[in-house]
Amino acid sequence: MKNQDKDFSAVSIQTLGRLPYYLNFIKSLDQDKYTSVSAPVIAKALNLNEVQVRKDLAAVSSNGGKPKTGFDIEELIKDLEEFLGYNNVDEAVLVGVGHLGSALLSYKGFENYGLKIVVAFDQNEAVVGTHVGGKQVFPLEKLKDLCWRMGVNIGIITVPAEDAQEVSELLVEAGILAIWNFAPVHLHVPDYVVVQNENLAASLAVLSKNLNEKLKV
Amino acid sequence: MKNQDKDFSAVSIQTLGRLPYYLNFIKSLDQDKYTSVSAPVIAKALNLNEVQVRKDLAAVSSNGGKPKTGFDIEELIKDLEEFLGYNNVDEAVLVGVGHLGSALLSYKGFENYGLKIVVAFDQNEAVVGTHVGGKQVFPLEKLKDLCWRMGVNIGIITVPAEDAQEVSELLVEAGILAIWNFAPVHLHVPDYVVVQNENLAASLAVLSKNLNEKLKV
DNA sequence: ATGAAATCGATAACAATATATCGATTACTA
DNA sequence: TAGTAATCGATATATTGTTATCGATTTCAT
Repeated sequence: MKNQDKDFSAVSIQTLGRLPYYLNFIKSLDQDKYTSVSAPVIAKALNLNEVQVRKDLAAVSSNGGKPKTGFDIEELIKDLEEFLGYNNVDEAVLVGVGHLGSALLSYKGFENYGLKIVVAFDQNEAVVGTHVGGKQVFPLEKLKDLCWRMGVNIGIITVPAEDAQEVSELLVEAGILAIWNFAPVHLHVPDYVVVQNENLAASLAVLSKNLNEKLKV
Repeated sequence: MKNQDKDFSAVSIQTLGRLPYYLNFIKSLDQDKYTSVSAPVIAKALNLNEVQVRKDLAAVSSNGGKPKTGFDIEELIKDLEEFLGYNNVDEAVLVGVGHLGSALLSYKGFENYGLKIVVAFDQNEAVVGTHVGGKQVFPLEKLKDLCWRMGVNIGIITVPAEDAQEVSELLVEAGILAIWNFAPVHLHVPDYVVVQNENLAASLAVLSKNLNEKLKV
């Protein structure tokens, strides 16, 4: 197996979730001062296990690290960005321009990871035709046609729970292959569609629960 | 071990994340029609493993299920709500009333899990003094004093990445014990503070990556 | 009653992930 | 140039979470 075609599928979801933090930390280093960074240093800074960091980096770095010095910062940034899709931009559409939808449309963070929300859709006539975060808002009726023509394959659902299933079906009809779902309901979609649920209330509940656990002991 | 003082700490984060979906599904059932629901039924509806559901429910249900019939719906709802903190409301403050902060302040979902954002803080004079989602926005200077007096112990950070660390320190000084952090940076806080990171860009990146993996195979 | 079907709880096997250990390699220092 | 310390990669162990299996229990139909 050549370096170029690493077996990316070997990277776990958890690793994937940590990579952005590595990138973030490494970028924050003064590159005039250091040219390389080691796994133990990153681990300490992010409160992670040294071996875990090393394994994660091994999965994405094309050159590996050197004993005693670590990984070349410049190379590592390149590798991480490449891996996170910096070079092949993935486009997404968003449905539901409420508070949360607007927040996502205005969110700058996506660009850094090779992701871009290109257009939005909503039922509400008041927002249709306007621009939010620089993206135009279209009526739901245009969804199918526009998605097909743009070849977009990621859909973001930020509509109320009761409309989510219906919207997901629209998206599937429009050829969407992956859905990022913010509605707190389980979506029924064909097997080939990847769904990632983002239940904000549940997330906060988890935090609150963890806190209570800790206080109890 | 009595029923009342179950060993809640045995519940994993993953389980905790699934509980709201169970609750949601069970509530959606017509209680005039059914009085009990079984693990296999829930599993099928939510596309999960039957045994997993049973184990999860066993961890929160006070009475257990009956062979052949399953779990009593009414009891189960009570247990789940109890477990998720329905009865002892946890209060939180939010810092950073931008798009995302506003979205969270207006988000109705929290109430169902015994969570409540009580006030918000921001640097920007334009939003200070206004109400968002029915909650008043105060200047940052008031944070420490107000949090102390209200005895709030959860803080939500929705400020730009560069301000997050500073805000986290403010929150810690204000006696906050748990932080829900939306800024894509690792926060350095005392060990006793629980931090939960919510990196939206990373989440979408994970989805996008998953999709690409799937398409490759 | 009795037998069949569904479900439970418990335990066991499996899978994924995280952490620890260890020899090999490199850089620095005396 | 030899010794020491830091780091790497690889391998082994431990931990955690998921899935399968199995005997026991309950309901329902005969």
